[in-house]
Amino acid sequence: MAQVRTKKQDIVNAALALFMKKGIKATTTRDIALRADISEGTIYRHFKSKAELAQVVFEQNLELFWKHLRHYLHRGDDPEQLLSGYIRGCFEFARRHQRRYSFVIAAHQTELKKLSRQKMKPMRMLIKILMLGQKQKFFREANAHLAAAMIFGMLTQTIFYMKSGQIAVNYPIVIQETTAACLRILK
Amino acid sequence: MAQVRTKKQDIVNAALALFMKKGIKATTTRDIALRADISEGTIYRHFKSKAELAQVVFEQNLELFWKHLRHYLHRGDDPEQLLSGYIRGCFEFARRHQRRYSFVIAAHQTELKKLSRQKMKPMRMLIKILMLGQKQKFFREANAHLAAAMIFGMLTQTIFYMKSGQIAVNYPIVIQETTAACLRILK
Amino acid sequence: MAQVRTKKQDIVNAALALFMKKGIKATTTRDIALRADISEGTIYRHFKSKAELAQVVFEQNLELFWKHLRHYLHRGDDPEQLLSGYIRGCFEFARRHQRRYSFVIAAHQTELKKLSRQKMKPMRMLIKILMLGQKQKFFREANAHLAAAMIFGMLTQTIFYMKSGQIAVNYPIVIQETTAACLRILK
Amino acid sequence: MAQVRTKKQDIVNAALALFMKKGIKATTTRDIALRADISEGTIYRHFKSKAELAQVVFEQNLELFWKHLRHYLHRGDDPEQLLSGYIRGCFEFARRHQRRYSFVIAAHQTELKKLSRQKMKPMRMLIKILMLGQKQKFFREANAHLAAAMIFGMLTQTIFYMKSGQIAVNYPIVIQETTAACLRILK
DNA sequence: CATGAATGAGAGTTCATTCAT
DNA sequence: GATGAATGAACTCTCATTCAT
Repeated sequence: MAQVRTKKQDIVNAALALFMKKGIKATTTRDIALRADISEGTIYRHFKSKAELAQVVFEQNLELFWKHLRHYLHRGDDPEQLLSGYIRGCFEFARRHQRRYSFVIAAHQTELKKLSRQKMKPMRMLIKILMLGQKQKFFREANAHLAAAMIFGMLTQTIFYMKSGQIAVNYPIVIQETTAACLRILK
Repeated sequence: MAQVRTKKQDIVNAALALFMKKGIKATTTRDIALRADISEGTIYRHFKSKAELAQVVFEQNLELFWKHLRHYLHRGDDPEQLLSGYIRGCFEFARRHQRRYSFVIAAHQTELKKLSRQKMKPMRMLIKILMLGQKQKFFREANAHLAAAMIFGMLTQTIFYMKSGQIAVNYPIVIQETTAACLRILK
Repeated sequence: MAQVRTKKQDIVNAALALFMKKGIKATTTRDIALRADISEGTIYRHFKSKAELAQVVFEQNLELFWKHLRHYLHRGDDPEQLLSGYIRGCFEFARRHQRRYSFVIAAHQTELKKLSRQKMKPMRMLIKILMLGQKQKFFREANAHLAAAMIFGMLTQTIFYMKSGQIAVNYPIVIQETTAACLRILK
Repeated sequence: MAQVRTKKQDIVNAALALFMKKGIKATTTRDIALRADISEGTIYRHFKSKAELAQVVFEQNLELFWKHLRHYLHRGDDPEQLLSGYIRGCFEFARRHQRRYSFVIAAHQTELKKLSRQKMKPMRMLIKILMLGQKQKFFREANAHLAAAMIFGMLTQTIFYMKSGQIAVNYPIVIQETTAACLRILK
């Protein structure tokens, strides 16, 4: 997680924080420059436009999420273990990188809709896991895309409501419950 | 659903369509006026500000969603039937009022965050259904808020991916599958 | 002072009150309509434009000031008495018709500058009194316009500061002091 | 009086000229930008709002008036000389800085009423001079605030009518006459 | 005569982007 | 590379005026 501290990275970090708090549109280049402690013009040395910056912020954090997630999948290739790791990975990432996670999910569904669709690796990975499980007869036959959507929705919505303080349970229990729920759906 | 066609409603309709396509922030009052075929000034005869307009659009559509949903819940008070009706209601509404549904869900999670939380009746209704089911021993004991979040997430995400054409199955089957999945989680 | 209460007069009265409080420019036709309890359109049945309305408000109140003032001048044609009556008349008018007085004076010096100059009868009357006094050797020779400006300034500024609460003396004494001061200048 | 010519000062100068000609409300930011030969946006790089600009214009010119005035008061502390210097200072400033003077006086009495009252140093200075004179028995006892208002009114009104061409006398004589008039009032 | 919804020109303000230094 | 003043297009919102009813 140790990041090189360059001006470019300062900008990306500042932008992430602000995009999350106020949304991309509502964040001004001035805001970003102030927070990154650089001048507005400098942003344009490193990025063609604000849109490109948003794109980079998104991709960088998606990449991070993705790396994080893969780490949780290395522990065996039993589909059930993979799924369990996947879920735990999502929750852990959300817990440890609140803003990054929220931005990846929120931007995916709204402001960066068009740009992000085909790059949403975590969703594709989930589909793969489900398909593998079906092939190995661990999971029953069903439309894998549909099932993946369900599970992904369960995860994001659960995390969303936990974040906004509307679900008062602790992480281990939520992870356990969610995993159990997923398996019940799939088996 | 026959609506009175007044200038005010024209504005609300135009705003809804545009808010959905581009988001609230990215939609200009000029856009709205052009689409509603009125002058910009007229918007301000009917609404104090663009923000108020957005609020009205949100509430009006939430109300519609809510009325629609209640209609599906009148068929008995068996929790299983209620849940099944709830899910069917969500899908049907999403199918028949694409834009309205998407706006209510999307705005809820992003641009109108603060304003809409406590008004999110559909979510609260789901929680009630689950609690009722638990009391009547139809559903097993569990944190109802957590379970509601899971189910709500399943529904919205599934609809989201169906809409964006990434899940190619027809409505009846999706509804059936989703209902089954929910029951598996809850029982 | 009994006024015919017609819609037209309602409008003029409402306009006067608002022009005084906020200035002509800052008062909207909507404000006026609301206060006069008529519709905006009605203003335009009685006046060609807001500017014309302001003009009428000004002239009407100037006329009132003027009538009031003349009443104080009927008590003899001794220049000293005339001047004394003039001063008393100004103060009394300012006391009894606060808003009307302030509007006439303020509008004269600012917003209606061009239109009001040649109609400022009270100023012209003052000049006449001074000239008369000089002819009759009651007042010493001096540029009557200059003296009139001095006296008029003394009066308006004194009233202005009394109104804004910065001079805490009562009317009789101020009138007496001001009259004495004027005579000292003129004799 | 040589001023640094920066864009900021260009804006202030343009604003002053226009505020004087048309009043603050009636002057648009577009007007100002055109006259200062800058873009409208630039105004907002230097001032938070048009209101702040007006405030700065006012204070800057009041300060100038004030400095100018003090210069005329350094020549002794005999109250009569002080008063004489004060009057001469006002007239000289009004002659040499027509627009600045008019704006300070006009804005003080109308558009900036609330903001400017407590900052009106020249008026407070006049009161001090009068009080000093009374203490030293040069001037007779009287309400100093009232006397100051009279004198200030005499000055401003006289200048106002000279400016608008209605008093055709030359400066030295007017100054002399006004000073004499003041002393007659005070002694 | 009266209404008030509608207009549209134009107000103040914001902000992504540029460019001389 | 870095700066930040300057830009100007586009934004939200206001308001005097009009006109069908």
